[in-house]
Amino acid sequence: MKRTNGTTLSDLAYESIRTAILEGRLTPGTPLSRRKLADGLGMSAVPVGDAIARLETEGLVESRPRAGTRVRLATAEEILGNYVLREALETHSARLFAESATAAQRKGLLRAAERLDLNYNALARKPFVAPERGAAAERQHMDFHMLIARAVGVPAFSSAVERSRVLLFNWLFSRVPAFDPFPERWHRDLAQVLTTGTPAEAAEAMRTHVRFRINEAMERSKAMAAEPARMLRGPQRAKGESQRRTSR
Amino acid sequence: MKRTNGTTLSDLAYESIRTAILEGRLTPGTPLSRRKLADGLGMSAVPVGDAIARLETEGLVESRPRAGTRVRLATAEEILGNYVLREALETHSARLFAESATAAQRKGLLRAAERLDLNYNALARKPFVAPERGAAAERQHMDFHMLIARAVGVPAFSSAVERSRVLLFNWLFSRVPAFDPFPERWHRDLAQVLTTGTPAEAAEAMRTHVRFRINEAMERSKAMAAEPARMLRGPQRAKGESQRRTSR
DNA sequence: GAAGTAATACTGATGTAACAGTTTATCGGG
DNA sequence: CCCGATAAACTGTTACATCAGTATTACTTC
Repeated sequence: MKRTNGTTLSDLAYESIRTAILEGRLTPGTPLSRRKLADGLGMSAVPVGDAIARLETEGLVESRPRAGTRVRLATAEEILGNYVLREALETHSARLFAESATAAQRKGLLRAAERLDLNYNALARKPFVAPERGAAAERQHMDFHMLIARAVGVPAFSSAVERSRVLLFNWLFSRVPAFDPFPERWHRDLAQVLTTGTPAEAAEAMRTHVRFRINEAMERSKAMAAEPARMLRGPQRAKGESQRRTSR
Repeated sequence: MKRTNGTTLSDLAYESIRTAILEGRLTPGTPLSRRKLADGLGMSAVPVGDAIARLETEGLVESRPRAGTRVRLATAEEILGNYVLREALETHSARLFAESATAAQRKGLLRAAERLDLNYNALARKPFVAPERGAAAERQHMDFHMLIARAVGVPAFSSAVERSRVLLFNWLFSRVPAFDPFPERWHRDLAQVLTTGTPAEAAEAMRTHVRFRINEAMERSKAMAAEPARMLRGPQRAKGESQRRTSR
């Protein structure tokens, strides 16, 4: 969508920082210095700044004009809003998939659902999931949904779905110490409806799927409001406020 | 959406160039030189380059690595794809509006529909519409739909709707010498269903509305394929046609 | 010891300049 | 007159240096 031909240093920096965030190597709250990143990547600060500007429009980082840049974790409102957006995009995606996906695409979806469920079930048995394992699982989950979105055959559509999932992606894997319970055949059932059901049935199944974690997200939102995470604290007034808050 | 606090020169350049394109002052095909723009805006080329990078991700301009930048007109495929995306977003938008819009929002929508239809009907009687008039009408049209999208109350959602409309916006006003026929009470009827109908009825009405111009766009796509506009032609067929002038 | 204040070391933003390609104009030969 | 090669002008990209603002630290004062 953005650059088919030559890869510039800006693109390289963008991809590098972005995957570092999405793989959990740069956790929310981590300060990002243009110069440090530029040194690490062997380039100047200008392309890094360009990359950071792009990441900022995606909501992955937050940059205050002369104060600094840090990896951002979406607010609870954003996450809830993203569920609304996802419901619009993905129910339509499911409807179109049921209408017009090829046999190969349906088969691929069923296989991906099987792999995904097996992985999720394995993780659900563990009491604690390391961030990189959680990130990998969420990546697999995202791939599953992207498989459906890409079958539509419209680049703008699939990239919109991807964009709507990035913030959620970061949120889920970085704040889930253990996986909450979910249906044993969660995605396999969904894939079954999408490949054999009517378009209306597919849309409804996807709507249920998307809404599945909303309550969970709302619960977590309340928990965060009561006890804000340390990593999210901004650098400003860190002195006076931190003493009082930690004593609580 | 992106920068609440301080406005940098990059933001200024971005807004300036973007509105110039969306108002028709910079027509598709116009070459954009970073230096010329920087001189005109009284700044250096760096923030202009930053702004152009952002416009490129939106699809409004096209920049080849060392060859130049020009205002872009979306391809027919993109426009058709955007209709798919819009159908997903705006039918959901209409459903939510019918479900939970306030009385004031419903009233405002009815009023906006009336103004919009009156303006369209006035333009439809003219044999030729100047680009700036067409751009103004499309802006009004966009405002109408954004009124619905914003009522959802989710910034990510309304900004997705806006993004999905930008390319279409450019396309419509810059390539329509005269307005094609459309229902006399086009938006008034739609607003009526959205304010008084059930959510399902609202969604269906919006689906019909969004699909209204698809056939027209497909017709135009064929016409373009047969006789490509001069302004759209790149400086060279830089893709695989370089066999002739591979000066070595 | 605590609170306030000045100094310092960071940060991002931007201008300047140089570099490496691409396009276009020019010129010479058929 | 047309074609092809060469050179000039232009383009985006990037590095470096500098500026202005912020956050942190050290210091002073009560």
